[in-house]
Amino acid sequence: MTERRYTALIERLKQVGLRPTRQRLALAKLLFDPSPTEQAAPPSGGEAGGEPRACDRHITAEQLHDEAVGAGQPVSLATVYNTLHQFTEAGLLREVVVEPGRSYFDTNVTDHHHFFFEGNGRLLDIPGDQIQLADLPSAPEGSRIRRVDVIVRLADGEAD
Amino acid sequence: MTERRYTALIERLKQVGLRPTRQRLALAKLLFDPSPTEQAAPPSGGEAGGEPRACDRHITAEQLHDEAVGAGQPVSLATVYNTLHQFTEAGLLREVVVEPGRSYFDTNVTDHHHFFFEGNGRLLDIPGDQIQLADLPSAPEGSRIRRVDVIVRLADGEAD
DNA sequence: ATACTTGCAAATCGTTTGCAATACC
DNA sequence: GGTATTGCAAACGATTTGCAAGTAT
Repeated sequence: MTERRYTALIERLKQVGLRPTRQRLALAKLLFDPSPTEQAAPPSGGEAGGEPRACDRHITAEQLHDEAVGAGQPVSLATVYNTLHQFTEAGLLREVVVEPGRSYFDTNVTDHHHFFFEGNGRLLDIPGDQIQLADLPSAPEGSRIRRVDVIVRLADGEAD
Repeated sequence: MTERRYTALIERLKQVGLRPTRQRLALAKLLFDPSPTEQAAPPSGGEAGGEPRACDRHITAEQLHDEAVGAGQPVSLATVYNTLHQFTEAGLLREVVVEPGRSYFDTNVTDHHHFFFEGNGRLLDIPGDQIQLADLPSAPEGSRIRRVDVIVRLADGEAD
């Protein structure tokens, strides 16, 4: 019966040429669909919401794997890696590299930047229009700019 | 006799509280001192030099290790890693993270940014004053901005 | 003399791969 | 049925660690 909720996700996968397998759907749901499936619904109410955007997640393969297993949707870690890369190539995700050793995957694929909390390794989106990049030097001969990443690295402690 | 050339490097290490050991000096020389020690001097002449800055290097631990060995200054890879991190903590180097899996170390510790050639994994400095960051959002409560990294990712191919 | 450094080899971590079993169209 | 996908376990590359032997002050 919960099947019906997946139709949108199924469409989305098909559109990018990926077969909507059980594991891809489970991962897509965790990534793109904020509402829980059969876990206890988290109490709503806090969140003085500004933007109504579904939910921007910054997640590692390991974290997503844990979530899937925890949600009763066992998926092998190898498949999580495969899927994350396939989603990224398909433009459903964006890979964010801020720390040596591990990659984050961002469900927000619009033009934007990041705060990075070095203390706890958490990422926070900065809307693209909230940073103005002036005087960007032109790309060197024979290359083109594919993307500009701005990472504002934060440490604990107040002001200066 | 070549000993005399190291006095400046020795001072530099002492100033940051690191004993000037043989291996740290060898690595410091490779990193900070452009002129070769006893290898055939590379033909000068090309380089239509704009700024006279010694030499900005973007190097991985593995690369530096190879250079040291190749220069007849064998240093263990573990020591290269230790040293790179010590130099970084001491403010002599800056770690640059652009690719999952490996870290680059930048001898330029002034305020600046980077071009990153995704094709060949090479980095190129962008002087700090060549990019204007306007409207930087303020750091979230309880944190302070430690650094802002701008990475201009380049792909092969001309313009758009 | 003593504390700091080094090098080795093993351990660790995140990630990738080969390949047989399995699921989708 | 045929191809795409999965899962496992092994392989991998970069980096780190423990610890005995060596070195700077």
